[in-house]
Amino acid sequence: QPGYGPAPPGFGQAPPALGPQRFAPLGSSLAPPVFAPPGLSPWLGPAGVVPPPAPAAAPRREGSAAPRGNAPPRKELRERVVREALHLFFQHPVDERTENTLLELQTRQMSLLRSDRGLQVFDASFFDEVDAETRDDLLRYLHLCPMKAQCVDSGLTIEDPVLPPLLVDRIDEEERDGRRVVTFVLYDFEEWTPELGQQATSELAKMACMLRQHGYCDGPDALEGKVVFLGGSGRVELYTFEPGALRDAEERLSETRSEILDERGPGGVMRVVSKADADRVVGVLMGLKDQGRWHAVDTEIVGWDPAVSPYSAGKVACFTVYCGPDVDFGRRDPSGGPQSGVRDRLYVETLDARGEDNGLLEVFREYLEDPGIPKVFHNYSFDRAMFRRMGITVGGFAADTLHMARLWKTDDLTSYALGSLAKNHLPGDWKKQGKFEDLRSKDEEWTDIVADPARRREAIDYATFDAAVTWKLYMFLRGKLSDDEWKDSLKSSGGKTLHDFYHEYWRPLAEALAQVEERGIEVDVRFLEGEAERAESEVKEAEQGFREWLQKFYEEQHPDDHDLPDTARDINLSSRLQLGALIFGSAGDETETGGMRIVCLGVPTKLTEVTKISKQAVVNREVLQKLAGPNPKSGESGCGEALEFLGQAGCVAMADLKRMLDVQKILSTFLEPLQRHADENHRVHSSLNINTVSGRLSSRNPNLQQQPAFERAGYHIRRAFRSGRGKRLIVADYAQLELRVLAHVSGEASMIECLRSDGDLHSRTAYEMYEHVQESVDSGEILIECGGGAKPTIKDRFGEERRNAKTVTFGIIYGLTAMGLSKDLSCSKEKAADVIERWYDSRPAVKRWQEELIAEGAGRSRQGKMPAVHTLRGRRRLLRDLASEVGWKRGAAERQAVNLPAQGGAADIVNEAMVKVNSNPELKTLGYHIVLQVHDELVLEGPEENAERALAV
DNA sequence: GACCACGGCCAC
DNA sequence: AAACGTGGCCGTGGTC
Repeated sequence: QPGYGPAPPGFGQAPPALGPQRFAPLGSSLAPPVFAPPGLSPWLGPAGVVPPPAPAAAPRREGSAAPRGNAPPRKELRERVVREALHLFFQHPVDERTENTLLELQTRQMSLLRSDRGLQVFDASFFDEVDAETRDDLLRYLHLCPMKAQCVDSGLTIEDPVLPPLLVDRIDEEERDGRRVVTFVLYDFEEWTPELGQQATSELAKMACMLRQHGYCDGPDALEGKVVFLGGSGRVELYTFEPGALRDAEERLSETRSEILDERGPGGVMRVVSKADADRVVGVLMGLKDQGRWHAVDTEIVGWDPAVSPYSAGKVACFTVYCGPDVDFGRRDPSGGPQSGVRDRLYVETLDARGEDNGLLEVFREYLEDPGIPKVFHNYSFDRAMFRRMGITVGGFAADTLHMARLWKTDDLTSYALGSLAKNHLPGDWKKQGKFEDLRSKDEEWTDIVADPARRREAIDYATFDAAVTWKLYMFLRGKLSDDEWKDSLKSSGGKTLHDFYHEYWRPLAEALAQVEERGIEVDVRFLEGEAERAESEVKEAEQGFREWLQKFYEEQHPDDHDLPDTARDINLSSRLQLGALIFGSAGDETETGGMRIVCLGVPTKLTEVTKISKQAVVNREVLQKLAGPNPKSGESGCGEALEFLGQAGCVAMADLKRMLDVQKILSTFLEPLQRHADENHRVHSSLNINTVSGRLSSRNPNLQQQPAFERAGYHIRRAFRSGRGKRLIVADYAQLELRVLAHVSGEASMIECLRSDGDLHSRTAYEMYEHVQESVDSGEILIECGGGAKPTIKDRFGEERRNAKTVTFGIIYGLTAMGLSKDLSCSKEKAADVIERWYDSRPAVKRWQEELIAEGAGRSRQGKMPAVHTLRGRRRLLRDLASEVGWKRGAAERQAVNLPAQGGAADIVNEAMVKVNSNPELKTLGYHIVLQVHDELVLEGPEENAERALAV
């Protein structure tokens, strides 16, 4: 395990006994790692008598094969072997119930192995009989016997069944050639395989080890042996040992032991609630400096609302630290009592009962701010923000396990939450994080729970577990990333790994992102208020217009029906379901839709389509626009397809409906959230995350990367973004970044040439795609692009061709197909296919590159590797489906594959630029800082008077 | 009441 | 079953 420290000091001590002293003698055989002789094993001594400690070779019975007078019966002997082994596996005495269950389990397994060689399925009822804890123990047991076990629905499935380790039917002893030979006779199998035999050998060798450990043999030689198959009976007998077998067995055991160590979760908790404790613990922490030790830090927060920025609200209620299993923050109890275990988890309460700063955080300032102490977080930017609110600037940020997990696997993980990562990737006890949420009823905060004596202990356990898991996860991910070679096509990265990539690019990026979040960007709150007001009245007006028309329409259509439901008043215009039923239901029908009685208008369904999954009538902007027409108010000529069924007034109403939906969208998605998220300085702190499969950033709370770029329904949202007083914004964006990357990776000379000369790429593409455009240009009739204004250009004369070229060029990056393009260009599939073919013909290197990329990516599966594609920087996206047998899955993966080098490559470039700009000394001097990134542009803010100079930089 | 899938739509 | 890649957010309507 990379980074695993030396054995923790507490290791090897007997844990407190569970229940009665039934297993006390066995407990003494517990811990010593590589089997230092702890004394005579009780299972060979007189029952119930604890023999005195003795050296390995020491007390032996007189070498006699004669049955011992006080020897326990065979059955008892066997059970003791089982018990010994259970101790070995569990590292603690097993209570009677679990033990019985395990014995039972063995028996059942036996019968299953006999009856079925394939997949073994336990009946669910068996597992229902035991409680959760026992079930966990069982699963753990099954895991440790090298069987792969997993719970499937109600039952338990065991894959690749192998011999369980403890299949001793009886133990025989005899005198042979003057030596005492112990024979473990295993259960009778009907069907032995070489694999099972091999497994049996190693399991028996394990037992041999145990025998030696307990002084049951003369010396090392006496217990070397092998497994033989006796005749056709399928019985196995261990009767002598071969040199070397014991050593192998010990190695195996040592592996098992380190596996057990690896699976052992964190130890005890040191709670710091007093100044004296804090001072002492800070001493311990600072003393760890320069040991190359990584500190995982986590916090619990109160008073934070996800709807606002972490820079606007919330307090650190406590923080927790974990530095490895060998760092003890506690004071050991010299008496060796139950509290003597290592306390490797640190818990520091930072608020008092009233929720005020209790002064302890201040004691830890030097530790938290020390840049020389490397600290690991899971989602650094959040914890950093919260510490900032408490006046602490975290120093020594060294890794974010959230980002490391993203770098490791961009696609495969369903969740990157700490708990999920632990559950799915960490061993043994590290998975077992309790859910803090379960302790909490709604509206309760951390401080409420720790104030409750009944829940305090558990809550603190969970909180400190998070830091411990972060530490463990860091070790795990460091190992994984270090196993992955990093091939950077832009510079030599020989011998380097993705772990190096992380520290070279993403770690500094994370720091930059955190700073950008903290700065935020200013919005004009008064402007937003005004616009919101305008939008609200517009929505109201449009809605009223629509409802009034609807009412009138009903009155005309059903003049005598006075029992009609009041659809015009009650229908929810935000409900696509209800709108679909209203507009496209058969005329005059009444339906109960979305809990609303709706009288349908009877517009033919052929004027729309059905949604992909729920198969409902599509009611979106496009459909409403078609129904309404371009300008229904001007008269019938301006009306759309609804005219025939709803009349001119109906078309106006459809336009009203569309307008209402459009403005409502602007209001609820942009105008209101921007106001809500603005802090008291009118700044919006969006969270910038490395949270995509492509390596792009994403923005949340609010998403500042999706603010409308152009006027929408009469609203200019981006006008709300502005610089602070006396400052300016500088927007630096890359021109055609993704296309440049595509040109580079594909080596398409014509694209490279055009982009280099800053020509109009789409006009040139049109020129190369269409012969008639070529002729017009070559004959001197028109120009490719503007060059003085004397002649018309392609853009002027062949607008459609240029538009096609542009659409395809962008589509190509996304793996466009003829079907998709035909929708985009509203043309036939054949026409679209033709356009695409022309594009590829004029850019042959791109086609070649795409094919090679896919072939190479998929080809990895032939070398036993997961199909994958890479960016120029050598960042990777695994694409399992690139080698799929299923056509549409493979197709999707292929589109993702061709997209990644362009989109992900561009993202790498901008990310790198962010780090450089963020640390640029000149810009720092000029006071210019990044306040936002929108995929291919950086927005900076700084003093007005330095704008020109900053721009030059 | 919390959570989720869905449709729809904003960005690049 | 899908047909153009990467995201986030909103409201509805369903389930738990």
